[in-house]
Amino acid sequence: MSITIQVNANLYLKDPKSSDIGLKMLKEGIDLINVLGFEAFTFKKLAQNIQSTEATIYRYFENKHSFLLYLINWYWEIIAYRLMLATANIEDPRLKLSNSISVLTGLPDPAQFGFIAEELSLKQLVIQESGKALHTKSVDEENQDGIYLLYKSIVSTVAAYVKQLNPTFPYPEMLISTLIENANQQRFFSVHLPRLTNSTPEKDTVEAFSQLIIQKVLE
Amino acid sequence: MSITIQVNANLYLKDPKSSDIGLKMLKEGIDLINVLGFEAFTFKKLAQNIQSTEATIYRYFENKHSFLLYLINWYWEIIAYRLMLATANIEDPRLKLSNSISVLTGLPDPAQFGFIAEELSLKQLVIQESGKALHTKSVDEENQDGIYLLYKSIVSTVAAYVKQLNPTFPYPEMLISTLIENANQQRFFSVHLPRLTNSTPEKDTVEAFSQLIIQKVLE
DNA sequence: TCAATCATGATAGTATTACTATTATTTTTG
DNA sequence: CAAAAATAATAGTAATACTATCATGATTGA
Repeated sequence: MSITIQVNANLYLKDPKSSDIGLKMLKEGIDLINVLGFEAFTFKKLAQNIQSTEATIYRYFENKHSFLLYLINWYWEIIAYRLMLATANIEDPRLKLSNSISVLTGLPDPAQFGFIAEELSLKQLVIQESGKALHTKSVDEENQDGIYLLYKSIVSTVAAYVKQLNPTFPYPEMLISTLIENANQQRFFSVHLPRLTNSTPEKDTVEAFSQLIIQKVLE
Repeated sequence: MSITIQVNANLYLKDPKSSDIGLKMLKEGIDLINVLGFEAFTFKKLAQNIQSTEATIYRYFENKHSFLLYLINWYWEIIAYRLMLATANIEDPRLKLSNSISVLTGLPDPAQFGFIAEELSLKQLVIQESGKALHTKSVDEENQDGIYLLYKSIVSTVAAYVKQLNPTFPYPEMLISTLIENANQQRFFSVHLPRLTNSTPEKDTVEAFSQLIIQKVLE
């Protein structure tokens, strides 16, 4: 069995997963952004890395920003798939919630079933760069184009478990989006500003913190 | 009485608060970044807005990035000042913590004592742009230059109240930095991606959510 | 099998940006 | 009031984020 994860078609001009050179763009693009940072990343540099040209990349992606949105959306597709696996055939909403929080705030295990090769480097990219994709003047337009539908549906699904467990809790969506965003933020802090957190790369406590918040808020 | 808030001297070449044109840079710069977004903001445009030239701005700030760091640091200086006011002469750590959370996650009241004119527009800027200042390859260097000392000391001070109230709680710094960062994030969501939150610009619930988390975690 | 189509490569070009440099002019200060 | 400092005016540069054009090689369908 092989898993192919489809990304929102508004995010590309030509599907990069439909050709060898497109796949190379994605693979090398992730690594290059992780090495250089998104500001210093250019299509010219990417083209050189994959022995191609700027013009070819522009035939797949409208611009640099769309390329970043594509990669971030791909990450969320993977997360959505893992959420589905982690909650399938489970009835107990408490367990469904706890498994979901584990997927959303924990670290992926390369040994587990369904692990996708790009997951770790994509996660790294999301930690470093996803804020830049979101905090732009074009966010409303992109939202209208459905770019954030997946993210919203993930929050909505998990927030529904919260509502099931505590129908009077007034902030279910806020609670879940807080924990999701915070997981990335804390991992950034743990590397660059360790005094702002109590998690370290060696002993990652982000999921434990998140599960604790959930437990305390719902008890 | 007039309050002057001093910003870390590593953030400018020449103190912009020491001259008329420097003050104009700050005032117009905040507004211009809020209107255009940081990407489209340029020193050339700022120079035109204040009837000056690019060269003059470069005599005050090394580059665009430093200018943004300066403004964000200014915001944190204001917050630190307000934290001090909000906790002065209070003994009860529970109240100290609750007042601090109010300063860190609530909305400033223009009618209150010590309100600073730029506070609202600076807060807006921080909500939209602060992620871009942090998530760069130069973070570690800037951290070494002491740019984040103030932020770290704020987190450390408030985390100390948490430790006082619950000495065995394992994540005091993480709890505080989570709530601080989340306050900005949720206000961004409330405007652009409302389905991710339970706060709206009309009925802001970010502080209530934050106080609830604190209460539940410490009880 | 061969022509038509399509994807890619090679190359050139443009407006804008983020600066640096130089010199002239105005303002401040001792 | 002269010297020093700050600012204005102007020019210039390398890099970026694209767009455009045309040639070439691979794929496909009649």
